[in-house]
Amino acid sequence: MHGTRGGYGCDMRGMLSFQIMWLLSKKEMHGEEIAEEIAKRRGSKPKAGTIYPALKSLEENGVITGEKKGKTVVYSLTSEGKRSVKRAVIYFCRSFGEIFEGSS
Amino acid sequence: MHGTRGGYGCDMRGMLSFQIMWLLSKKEMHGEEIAEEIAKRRGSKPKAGTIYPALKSLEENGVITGEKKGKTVVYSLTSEGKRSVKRAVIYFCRSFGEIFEGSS
DNA sequence: TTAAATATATCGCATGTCCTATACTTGCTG
DNA sequence: CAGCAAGTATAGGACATGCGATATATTTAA
Repeated sequence: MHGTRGGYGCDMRGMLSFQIMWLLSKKEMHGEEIAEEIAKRRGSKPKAGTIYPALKSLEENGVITGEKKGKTVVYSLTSEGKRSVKRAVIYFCRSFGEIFEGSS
Repeated sequence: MHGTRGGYGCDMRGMLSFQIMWLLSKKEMHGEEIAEEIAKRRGSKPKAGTIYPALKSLEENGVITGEKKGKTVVYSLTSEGKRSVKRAVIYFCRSFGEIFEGSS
């Protein structure tokens, strides 16, 4: 039916590429690892068809790079990516910070 | 070009309908007022072509109702909407909470 | 009354984010 | 070598979120 509303009444999609950048600002990771970190937080793991297009888009945008290491591709932030994620975090906190404040 | 990345390297769209529900959980408001509250937080005001379809979608979903009062249509959460927004806030904080923690 | 501002609403377009399904590569094991 | 599993990748579909443009009704100002 209207699949994307899981009992929340509203669409809770979004901010995937931002969350990926934020995770990579903590530690470099390969695709599957990133998906599992997101699963820990959101409760469900993004599928391959979700995560790899997002990584490709970020790479094309010059904020992450993927380095092939044997079986896996390890992604990390570029120096531009490091600057970008700082700005993104500021924007994110200004936009949604009080939602978090009010529920601790 | 790739319009939606404003120097953040990633797409910062998303969570509009959630943010609307959250705002309405504080105070009932009409469309323009909601747009201005979002502008205060995000830095730019969502246009009419963004905000009204979102309100319509939330109304169709049964989580908000719009009541015509003179010039404006005042929106408020339905009782289902009030329950939904609580669940949505929990999901949101579990998904993104640590991003706020690390930047206070 | 006419004009301007405010509020609501819709259309078309682009793109990100989700999914399922399919397929390829690599490394390991039998 | 053959087969399997893990990881990577793309195609195609659905939908929310953005925009600009356009339109209408109502209120306020000139």
